[in-house]
Amino acid sequence: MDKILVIEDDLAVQRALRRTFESAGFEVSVAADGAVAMETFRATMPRIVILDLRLPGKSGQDLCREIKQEFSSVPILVLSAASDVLDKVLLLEIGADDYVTKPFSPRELLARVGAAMRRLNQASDKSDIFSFDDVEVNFSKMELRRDGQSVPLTPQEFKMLRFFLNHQERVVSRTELLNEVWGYTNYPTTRTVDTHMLRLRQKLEKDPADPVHFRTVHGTGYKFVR
Amino acid sequence: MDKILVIEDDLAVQRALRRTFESAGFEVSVAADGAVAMETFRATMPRIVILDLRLPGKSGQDLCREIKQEFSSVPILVLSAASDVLDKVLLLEIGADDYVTKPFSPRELLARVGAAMRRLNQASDKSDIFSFDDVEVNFSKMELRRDGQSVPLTPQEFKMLRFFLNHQERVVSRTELLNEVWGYTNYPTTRTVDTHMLRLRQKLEKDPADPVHFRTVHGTGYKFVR
DNA sequence: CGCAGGATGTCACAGAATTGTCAACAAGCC
DNA sequence: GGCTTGTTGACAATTCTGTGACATCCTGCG
Repeated sequence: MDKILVIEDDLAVQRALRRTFESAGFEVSVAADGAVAMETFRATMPRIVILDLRLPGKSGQDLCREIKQEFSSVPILVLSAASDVLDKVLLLEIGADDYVTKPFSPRELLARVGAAMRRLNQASDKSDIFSFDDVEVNFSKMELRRDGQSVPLTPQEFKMLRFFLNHQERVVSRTELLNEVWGYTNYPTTRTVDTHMLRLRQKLEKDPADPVHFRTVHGTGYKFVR
Repeated sequence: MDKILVIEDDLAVQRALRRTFESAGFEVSVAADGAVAMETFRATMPRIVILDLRLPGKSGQDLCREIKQEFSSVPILVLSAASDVLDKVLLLEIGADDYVTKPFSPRELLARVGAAMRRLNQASDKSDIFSFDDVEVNFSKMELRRDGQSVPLTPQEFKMLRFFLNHQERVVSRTELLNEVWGYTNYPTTRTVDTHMLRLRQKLEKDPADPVHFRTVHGTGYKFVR
């Protein structure tokens, strides 16, 4: 039984979606706004997400980005009003996998979801596993091996590593890291980022004093390269 | 030996398919049109169906629907010419599980069939007997033995154990456990999870103070490993 | 080239957060 | 009422995280 997470504030649409997917054999959970959506996601671990771009509170775009950042493998299908100017570039940028404009037909929606699932199945084994050098990471197991040896990482270190793996080659500023990895609530010093960087290097670099993968870009931030 | 039913009227394609699947260790039966297809199905009870959408007589679509109606659990893999307008909505509606366009490579076909079988196995493999270390569990008897000795578990402990055994290696959050093991109606504290974890460890770990199987992943949850 | 000033690396430690453990209490069932 | 099972809160034990101090490194400039 596949689980699906619907993020939608309009009650009528909520009901319609629930009916559609339940009759197709999905287990549906619904979140009405971004704040609870992440919680529900973590609790239910859905295989696919349906997201209305127009949400109260946190915007659908931010939410989409956030989900992708933490659970990059989950497909996100975006709903948007036909009147919205639909910017495909934007959609791509925030990490949406497909989109449907309202009003949508249940049939179409199911077909899109089916397609997404099929793609998922094909790629399923790789989704949460990364590797570079002599390092292998498996996020769903929260496990990291170096040269076969298990290396313990703290939650924060995992989060950071995931972010870098999802943004390889790109230079990332400290502020961006604080926003994306630490979240909007906490706001530690930028010094904190350095310290964590140090820890990642100590655990993952051959020679932490001369980092190959976790490079510092003076005056800007850090970037990860293979 | 898994049985497979090929529904295809073109003789050349028939032969190709037969060769492909037989050399992969399947037992192949072939039907050239819809009328005999259903008969053959009932006679052989295949584990999976390969169906050409272009058939003489009864259309492939109707046949697909019909099979699904009678044997809903059997996966159907549809073949269609590349020139056909491939309407995914249609495929979904008639109950196809996957599709391949002609001309197809034997390898691809086998991969798809393999994927379908894997999904099938996952769904049906709700095996009731597990064992690890010196522990044997039989869920249908609600019985657990350690080193031959019977160890009593409470219902809740069985539920929890089953969940962990069905999600080995994966890190599971407390919230997820509460949702999956306790259900949506009750909603105890996350503290409750810890306590039950403690009990499972006391009953199943050699040294409960240093758990080998029921590991805690700080900041995230727990995971079970052999 | 050498220097000043800012940015980054490094370290140790205290406070915060999470988890382990226990015992008492509540709920349900003969 | 006795029994079993599940839940909760308190406190201890453990782990993680953020921060400041200081060393070191970069960059631009005279």
